[in-house]
Amino acid sequence: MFTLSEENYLKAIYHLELDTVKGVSTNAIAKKLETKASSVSDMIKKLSEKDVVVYKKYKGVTLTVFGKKIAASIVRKHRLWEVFLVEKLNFSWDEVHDVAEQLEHIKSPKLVNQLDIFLGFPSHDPHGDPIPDKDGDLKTIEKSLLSTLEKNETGVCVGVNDSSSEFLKFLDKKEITLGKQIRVLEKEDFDDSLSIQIDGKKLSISNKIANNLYVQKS
Amino acid sequence: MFTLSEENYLKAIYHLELDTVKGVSTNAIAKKLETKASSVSDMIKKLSEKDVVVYKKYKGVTLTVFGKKIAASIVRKHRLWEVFLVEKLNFSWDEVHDVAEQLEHIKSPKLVNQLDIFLGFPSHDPHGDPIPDKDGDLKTIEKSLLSTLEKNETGVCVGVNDSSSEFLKFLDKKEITLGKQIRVLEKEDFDDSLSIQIDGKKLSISNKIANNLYVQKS
DNA sequence: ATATATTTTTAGACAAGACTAAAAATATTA
DNA sequence: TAATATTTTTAGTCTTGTCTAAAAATATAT
Repeated sequence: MFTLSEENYLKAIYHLELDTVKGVSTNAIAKKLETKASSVSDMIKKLSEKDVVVYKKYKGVTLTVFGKKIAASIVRKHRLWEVFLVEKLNFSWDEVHDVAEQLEHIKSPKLVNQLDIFLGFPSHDPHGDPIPDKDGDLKTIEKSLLSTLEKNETGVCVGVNDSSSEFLKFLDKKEITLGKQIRVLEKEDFDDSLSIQIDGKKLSISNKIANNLYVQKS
Repeated sequence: MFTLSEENYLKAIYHLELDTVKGVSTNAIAKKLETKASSVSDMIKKLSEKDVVVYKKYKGVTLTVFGKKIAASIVRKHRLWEVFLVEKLNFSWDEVHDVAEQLEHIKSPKLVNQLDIFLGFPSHDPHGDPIPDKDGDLKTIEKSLLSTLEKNETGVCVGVNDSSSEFLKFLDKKEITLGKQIRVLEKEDFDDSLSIQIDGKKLSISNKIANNLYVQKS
């Protein structure tokens, strides 16, 4: 069994591993968890004794197969709870993160299983992130940043890169939601801003926005 | 804000206060929480500094109005989650306690509120225990132990005194569920066992069972 | 009322998980 | 390659919540 703290470390490493080919650095973990490198060093030692990470001093950290399974199960729970909050309890997608961050640590295999059934086996959370299955595997869909679309290309909005409350609220205001189709009408070389068509309306989008919105090209 | 441990102490004191007129003893808390009296002594000191309990050395402990509010909100969450597990996730009433014990510590006023709405503002949990309202108040119904009914009296099954998995499973096996009507056909002086009628069938019930089943006299 | 038993508190220790400051290892740059 | 910068680890401290053992207070019994 793993403590709250251990689970949070595993989750952090899991997420960081997605972006790096090599091992995850102590500093990167510290930054992600808003803690100190020395604390990370301590914890990594414990985790490697529990055989969930492989650890070579000064060389960064990798999850073992076992560790990855644990981490994926936490991410699975997090995302299932997010779906629950949005679909059943009328939370909006910018309100779910902190609560899911707590709920993900509830230990009960039956609970996760029944929740999955109750929600109809969702494949993605409200932000478009894939939900790992019971074995920790996730089927990722082919998605591209909106900023990579060429002029006149179209795509369906399928996820966000930045899931901060601020960004999500901004999307709400502009009525940009997952599932909607977006067509790039114009790309400005000057500031890399986009002119897009969504819901039949024309909208101007900064590069920062386009860099945080995923679409599935169509 | 209160820690997990503090919340568990508050809840324990809350429950113990229901049975005692005077302050709750250190030993009673230790027993309930399966910890040592010395640990309780330490924690009580912290809690009284936080103004949730009143504490006089060697004299037992009482919740303050504030403390009672906190405790009631935890009990409220516990019982709402139990309803959720049974009604929505197909848990049986003997499986919910341990999970609810974890879920009760999730901190999110919106979550509790929405859950309450989602469940249709239930007044009692699956074991017949009342769910405190937002202010921590609970409307208790007039209930009596089945063992206190006289011959030929009838009542509706409304709760259990012992909510251990063993007892609940026993009731399941005998098809004794909340809401069913029970009539006392016979009382045996010899061993205080009862002969009752339920679902039109005759059933023999030991005193131990009758002492752990609440009915509302009718 | 005095002796005995029980309850409660205090004192001191420990583990988990975090921190600061300093040392050691690795990376980078001239 | 030597000098400097960065990253990582170690050493020692702190807090929370627990424990054991012993002391102090209260309760009970003769």
